[in-house]
Amino acid sequence: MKTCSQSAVERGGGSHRDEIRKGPWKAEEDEVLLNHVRRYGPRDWSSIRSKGLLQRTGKSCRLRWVNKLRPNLKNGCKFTQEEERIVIELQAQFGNKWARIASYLPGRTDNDVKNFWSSRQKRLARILQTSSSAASSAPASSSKSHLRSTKRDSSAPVMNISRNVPSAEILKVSSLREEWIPPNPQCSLPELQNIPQHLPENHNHLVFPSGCQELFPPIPQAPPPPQSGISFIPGGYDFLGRLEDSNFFNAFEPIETVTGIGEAPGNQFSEELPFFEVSAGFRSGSLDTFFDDFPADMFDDNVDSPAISASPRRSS
DNA sequence: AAACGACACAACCGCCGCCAG
DNA sequence: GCTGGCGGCGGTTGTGTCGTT
Repeated sequence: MKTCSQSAVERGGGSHRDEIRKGPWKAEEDEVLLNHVRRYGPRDWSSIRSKGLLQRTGKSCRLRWVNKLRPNLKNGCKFTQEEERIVIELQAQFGNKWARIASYLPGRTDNDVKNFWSSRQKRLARILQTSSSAASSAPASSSKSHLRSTKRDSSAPVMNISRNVPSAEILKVSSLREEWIPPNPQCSLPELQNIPQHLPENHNHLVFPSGCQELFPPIPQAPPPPQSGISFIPGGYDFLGRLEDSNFFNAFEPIETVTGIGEAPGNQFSEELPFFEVSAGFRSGSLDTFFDDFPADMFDDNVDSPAISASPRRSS
């Protein structure tokens, strides 16, 4: 099915200078955008269109860079349990401040976090809805359709519908990772241990069916933490400005000199090389010239490699 | 094999704050 | 002080994929 925007794109064919192109990005457009970033840094997005380089809005260009083209992104990599835990804890802490939350997750964008949370909320809502509807309408033996598993929850949520609440087991389904993850004092991000657990005023509460609250313990109220109490450096955005420096691309050490995250003091890799991993599917053609200046193993497809973990990073 | 549902992902839209003129 | 442009952010929607029935 074609979207309206796609049809518009086809009509214009990209030939009309003042026509704004929408829809999926082509490899050529990505290349143009990367060239712009290489020359001018990740800024002046609107100039890309005003110069006639692309028929995309500045917003669209920026979004494409931030979400797809920016190096070091974990594109196509599912959230690890640790990442999920961090998101859950920080969402409880900050509310729906996805950009802020994403800044604590190297390689993740606000869009990633937002999508992850949205999916999670839908699953949770479905589970809770299933729970309440099953309990109110049928005995335990008659709600098979509600228990149908899907590709991602084949092991899943078996409702204890005789109790009108999800069983504790439901919330611990590891494959779904839907378990309630309480504030964890042993969190592997030490800095997070310092964040008082409280709900922002505008925090999006889930409204649990009666009887469920006990399974979703409220987060204790506490004064907002001083920002300075969080000592590790969020990955990503902080480095965008550095690209403005014409020498920025020359400033990197060979990867051999870089120590893996979490295994040595400094953990400099993620701080000094926040951008230079290219996403899958972006490894060929003239784009290689963009990355030729960087160590080859910097572009390792293995996004689960220690170099891009969600492990804590401290500024030394 | 087809239909359906759930999910992940990409992209757009609207609002807001900042800042230069 | 006002205004318009720009960038950042959160919400929402559209689409493709995959597993189940």
